[in-house]
Amino acid sequence: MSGYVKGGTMKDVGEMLVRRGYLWQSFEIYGGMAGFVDYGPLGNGLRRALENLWREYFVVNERAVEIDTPTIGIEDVFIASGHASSFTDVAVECKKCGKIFRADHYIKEKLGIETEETIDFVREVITTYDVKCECGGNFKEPENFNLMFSTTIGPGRGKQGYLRPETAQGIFINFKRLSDYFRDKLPFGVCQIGRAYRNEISPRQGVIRLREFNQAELEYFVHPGEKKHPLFDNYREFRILLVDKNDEEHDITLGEAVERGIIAHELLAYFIGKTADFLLKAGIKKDKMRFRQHKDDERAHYAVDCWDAEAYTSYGWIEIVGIADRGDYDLSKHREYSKEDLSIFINYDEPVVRKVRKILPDMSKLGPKFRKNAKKVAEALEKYSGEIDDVLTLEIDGEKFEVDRDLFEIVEEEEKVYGERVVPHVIEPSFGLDRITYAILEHSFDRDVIDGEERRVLRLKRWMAPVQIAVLPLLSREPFTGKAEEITVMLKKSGFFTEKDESGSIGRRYRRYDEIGTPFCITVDHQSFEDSTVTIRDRDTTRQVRVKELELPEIMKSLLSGERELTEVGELFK
RNA sequence: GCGCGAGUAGUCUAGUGGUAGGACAACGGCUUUCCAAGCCGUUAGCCCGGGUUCGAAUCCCGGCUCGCGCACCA
Repeated sequence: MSGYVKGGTMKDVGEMLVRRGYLWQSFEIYGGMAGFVDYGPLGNGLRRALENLWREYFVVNERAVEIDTPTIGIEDVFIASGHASSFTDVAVECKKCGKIFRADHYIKEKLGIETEETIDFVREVITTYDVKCECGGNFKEPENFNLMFSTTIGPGRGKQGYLRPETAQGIFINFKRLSDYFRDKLPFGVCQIGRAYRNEISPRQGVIRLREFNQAELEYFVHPGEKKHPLFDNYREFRILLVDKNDEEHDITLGEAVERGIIAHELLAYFIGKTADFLLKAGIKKDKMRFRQHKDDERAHYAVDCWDAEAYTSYGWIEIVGIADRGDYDLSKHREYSKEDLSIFINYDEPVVRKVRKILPDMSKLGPKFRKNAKKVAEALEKYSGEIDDVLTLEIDGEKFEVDRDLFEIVEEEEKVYGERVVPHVIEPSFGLDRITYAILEHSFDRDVIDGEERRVLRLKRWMAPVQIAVLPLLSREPFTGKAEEITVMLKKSGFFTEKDESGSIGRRYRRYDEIGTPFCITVDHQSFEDSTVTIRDRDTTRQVRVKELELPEIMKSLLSGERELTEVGELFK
């Protein structure tokens, strides 16, 4: 049934992920469907931990906010963003011979007309010019043939909509509201964590190419001339593996990479550093992580410069984060198509005073002379910026007008300019949460030998584990089980993801929790009833310390956050 | 989408035309005083649909899924 996990070196990891409830194929009982996965109880917990860590890094500790917009978008959005043309082809199918053509190519070939790639436009062209198939047959209704999932909104034929192929557009189209929210002050960031959809032709490789997937995207809006970040110093000395667009490797600090022009600017470097920091914290291994620059022919239609974070897995190097300088592409596009002014007024540090020459037309003289053309001439005069001679020759709509010097006045004025309108540029770190979750699982999967027995252990970072604590009665009977229940309730109340398990021998249960990555097991033993203590066992070392039962919440908090190590919180028991 | 290979309990696997067997896991019991012990018992399977045949896990066709290669990956 789950051929999903077979083959390759991922076999052991994949088998465990399905069996223990991390991930599995969607729609299994109906035969499955490629490109969709379900997150089981543990996988869902891990991904949620990843999302929370991401928020901490990219929202809470930046000048940034999180929003949530619909996963369905109307067609206009994607026409403006470019997805409709670069992501969608309109196809026509012949009723008679069944051939399918890409409509814009076909129309251009037959009629020489450049076609907008919308169904309405194509339908109109086909009707107007009575376009027929090469075989003489009539075409069916034009259809979208695309990598966006298509849907209709409303009853009947409805309005064309698409499932979003990225969360980013929901942010760009809200730019005015968001800019207001930030009181028109750059830089600011807006993020969205959510689902996106691409109707992949041939999804493969489990969770690596999905048709429905999870993204965390930050759109960080900046002044085009100020691609810096006040906290860049945090990462200036950060050493990192870069592969540039010429496939040259650099083991280099980010500061140096900017100085040498390998990374275009500090802001991009800042987010590369922060992304690396985040990925390591989440459990990606340093020696299996690198940043690769997109080659010139690889960049998306919107990107000015782009770096991918890649993780090495059993599938090879896979892209897990894209960090792109999208320039003003998106805002300019939406500005053009929506006719809304998506710019910000930026005040200069001090108003710039400049002398301005102004031409003031004298309408009492222009009027009689040019009559009905007087208004046009006056407007042209006001805009005129060339040399002033005795006679100015203006060309308006292909017609020439001669204007004598005495028909206007010239004044020199001082003008204070307080600032300028700017379309911000946007730097976009875009995270593929499914791929990162998977890479973490592969990087965490390990085997070692305990007392001569091989065990499988998932070395998740403590703060990422979906089950943080397992409470285990040494024996599966009272009073051990009752005490374990009491402690479990207490820990759950304190906010820890806790499970109680009294099934099977103690050793078997330790192995169970090792395999799913639970960092700490608490054991209730005989001594617990003498002095109200329990033991805490560390997943990675299998060492145990004995601590006071009542101190557990505080101790577990410091252990799980990484503030303290096991040997610092109690007396070594084993 | 094309080509090649594959699909048997939760997982791994045996089974080349005569009604599916094992291991591990899970569950119940006995046992068990800290790292996958043992014993007894239980649950649970031929990817889906069609065809050939007296009879199909097995042969044929189609679909779905998985793996590999090609194409695609804005």
